[in-house]
Amino acid sequence: MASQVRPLTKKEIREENEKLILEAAEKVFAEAGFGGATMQLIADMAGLPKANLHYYFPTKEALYRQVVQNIFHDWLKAADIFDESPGPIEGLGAYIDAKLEISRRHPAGSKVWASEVMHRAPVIQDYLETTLVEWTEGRMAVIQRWIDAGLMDPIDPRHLLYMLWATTQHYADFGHQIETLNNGRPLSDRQWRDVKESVKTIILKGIGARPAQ
Amino acid sequence: MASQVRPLTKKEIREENEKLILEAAEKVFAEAGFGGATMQLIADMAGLPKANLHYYFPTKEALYRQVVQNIFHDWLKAADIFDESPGPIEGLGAYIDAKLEISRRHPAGSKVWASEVMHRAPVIQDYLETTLVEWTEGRMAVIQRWIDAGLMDPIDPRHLLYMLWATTQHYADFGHQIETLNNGRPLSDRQWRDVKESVKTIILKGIGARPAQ
DNA sequence: CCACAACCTGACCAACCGGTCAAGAAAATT
DNA sequence: AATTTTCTTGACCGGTTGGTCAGGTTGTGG
Repeated sequence: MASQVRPLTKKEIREENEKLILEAAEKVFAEAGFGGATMQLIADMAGLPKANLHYYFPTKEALYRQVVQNIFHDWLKAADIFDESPGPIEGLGAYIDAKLEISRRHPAGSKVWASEVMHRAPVIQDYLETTLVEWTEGRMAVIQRWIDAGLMDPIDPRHLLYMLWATTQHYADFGHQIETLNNGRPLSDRQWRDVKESVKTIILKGIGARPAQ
Repeated sequence: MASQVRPLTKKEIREENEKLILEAAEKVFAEAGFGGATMQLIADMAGLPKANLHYYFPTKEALYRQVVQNIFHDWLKAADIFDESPGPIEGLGAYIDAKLEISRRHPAGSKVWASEVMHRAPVIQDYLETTLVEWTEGRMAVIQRWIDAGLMDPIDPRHLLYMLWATTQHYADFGHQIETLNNGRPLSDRQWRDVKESVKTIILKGIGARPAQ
């Protein structure tokens, strides 16, 4: 009956525990905000004693910082589709799909990010000023190229990007409100398909996107 | 030199102090979140001793609740333009203008609301389930009438509303990010005009809005 | 002018929070 | 097998927080 269990290596223990802590922290930070979250709550959700959290992450802020950075990197990675597309219909369409899928699968991360930015980004301001600025300028250049090629109307790329972010992240950040307006039930598969369809339809038509040959 | 000062009536004192406290509270809750805000901070910003806050508002939660309710009522009031319009171009156009103006003039309120909803609306869930549901259904009916009258494409009114909320509130809730991407400067008058123009252009074209005669 | 009600506030307190630490358990290294 | 390094955790601590309260001040109604 007693199965032989290979003892975990130190490396495995560290990876496992850091993952447990980071996942729990993301949820708690999303639900309670940085100020409302407590290390004890995170510890309970991770199933570890509080002192153990401080062994892996020296302070609450260090833990929080790691959570926010992970989210940011996920977002950047998920936006590569953007460049490799011939025109706005494929590029923006895929980007909308990808961001809505993140909102669906990973709402806690989106909320933590929103909360951080709303509070004037005390922890990741440097990221905003460097990485985000560069990323945004790169994407704006892509959109401008589409405009110059006559593939869409001459919309200010900046405001288009903001509209994409706003619309897609809204379904995560305000998911509770949307759920309440949906008779208290989460959106079904079919409803999520409708969301993607509606958002893409309105925005692509709104910017006068034309197919590239 | 000494000007004769009429002593304030009790009623005036109460109104004045409640106003001071509510304004300070809105700012502090917006900047720090419910958990991060402290009564001492609110008291300092209002220029009153902390104990005085507890005289007017028994608990931190009661104060917070009042702040959120005020914001909610402002929003509902600001959305009356919606109904009295002959078609989507006038109605939605004015609604977008009004909501963007609120985001510009009153960003703290928008942030408090966003924070409350993100944390699963612990304080105003009942409002969501009653007032907001009714309001939303009423507005959806208006949009549906425009669709039936051939004044716009057959878009799901629900997703259109979400897109309006998302896009307009984004400029308040993520104002810090937008400011950072604007070389650290707040949007100028001219830029705000461009925002309104871009948002209205994309959305009204995106839903195929046609003028009513 | 008096009695009452409303308003004010410094001082205080129990509860809670982030973080520390010492002592031990478990794995890695030699 | 001995030694060292890494991991674990209950108990603890100083500081902060929301909230209380008693005693005072100020406007109000009779």
